[in-house]
Amino acid sequence: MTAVPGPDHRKLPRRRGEVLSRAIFDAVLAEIAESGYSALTMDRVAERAHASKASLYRRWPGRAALVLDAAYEAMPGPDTVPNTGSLRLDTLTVMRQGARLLEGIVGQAMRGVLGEALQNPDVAAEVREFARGNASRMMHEILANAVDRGECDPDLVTDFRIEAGPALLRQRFIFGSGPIDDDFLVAVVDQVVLPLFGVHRPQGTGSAV
Amino acid sequence: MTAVPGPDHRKLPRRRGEVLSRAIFDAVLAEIAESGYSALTMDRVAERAHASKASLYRRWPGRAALVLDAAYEAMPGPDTVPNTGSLRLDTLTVMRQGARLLEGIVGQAMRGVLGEALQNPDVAAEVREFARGNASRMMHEILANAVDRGECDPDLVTDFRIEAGPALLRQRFIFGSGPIDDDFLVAVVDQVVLPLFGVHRPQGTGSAV
DNA sequence: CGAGGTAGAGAACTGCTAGTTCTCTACAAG
DNA sequence: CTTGTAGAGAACTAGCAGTTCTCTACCTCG
Repeated sequence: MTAVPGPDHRKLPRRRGEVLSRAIFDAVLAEIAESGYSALTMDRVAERAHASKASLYRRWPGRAALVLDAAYEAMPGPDTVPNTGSLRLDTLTVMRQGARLLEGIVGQAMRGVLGEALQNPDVAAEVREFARGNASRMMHEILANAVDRGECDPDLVTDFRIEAGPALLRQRFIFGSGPIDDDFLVAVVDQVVLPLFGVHRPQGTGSAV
Repeated sequence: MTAVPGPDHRKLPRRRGEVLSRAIFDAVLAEIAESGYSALTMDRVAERAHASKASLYRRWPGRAALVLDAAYEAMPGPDTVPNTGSLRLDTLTVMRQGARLLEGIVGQAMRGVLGEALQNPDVAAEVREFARGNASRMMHEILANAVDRGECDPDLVTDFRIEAGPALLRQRFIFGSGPIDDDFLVAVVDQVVLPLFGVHRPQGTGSAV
């Protein structure tokens, strides 16, 4: 309406499709890394990415979906499932990978999105659609290997037992404050996960690692 | 500024202190029960309680603190810890109490507050200040009784093992969608909690009770 | 190569909510 | 009766989500 084209930066080379999306993801992650999830606004992302808000909303229905995609983008590829020949070490490795992921930017993004999911059922559905138990899949595979080795009775492998370790880790992530230290992970594995699968003492190695 | 006193309802009997606070809590809970946490605004609470927003902000620093207090108010008194003579039944009882609590208004309030806590460290601190592991305390007591009865080896009673059951319940609450059915609770108790404390099969009663 | 459609940049705008502040007034205490 | 405290109600500020508008670059198709 008000006729004020003025300097008009709209003549710069203009990005499209993939390239633009990537730039927007980068802006989201940078904002989160710099100021945290709660300071992340669509305006700031748009400005930082030198994109228009309309471009954002053409691609994602809202903030949660955007951040969810950005987090997914930032995730390392499907981690190769460890297979060291020891259930204990395999489990510990998965837990450590998970903890490292949660402590990074992806974790911060997840925290924020989860926060919204708790308040908004639509977002919750988006998240569920998405978080198809990555950790659980890896645990399943590890357990299958342990059964093959004869290290674990197959009757003990149930979804609830498999979830116990990851659930403790997530609870720590959600309710705890400081960083997740390794002692925690070791304790969860030795006191909860292994006993649940019939392995009552650290066997191969005598100490941590 | 604008001189429009008009009808002015400000002559009604005016509540103070305790009475007013209680009325505000009631309004908060009613709003949550009726429209959910996300539709809860300070304006609506104030209007519903026939209180002024200033009165709200004089008492609580923000929405989260208000809802947290209201939820605390609505909580049933410290549940008497069950002592049935069977670890299985005691545990199941605690889990059922917890599940029932989470499915009510208090649960909805918690969900909302937790959602904010995940996005705002200050709120997170308020919540931690507050949620001094109620479930854990009950579980501790139950386990102590089981040890006294000789049903459980005292060496097995550690914080991590104690947290396993509650953690699975909370995870279900946070990530799951529908109601928490009893089969879930029974499975958690029989497949996770009891094995962790050395009780490998349902003993007293044969079925779910 | 030129026309037309698609989509991006940037800005203005709407609507809602948190939180603040102002005025007026009830109520309690001295 | 005087005075201080606090509640009621409303106006106001500021910030953000989401929408819409204009202008224009770039791609595609004829």
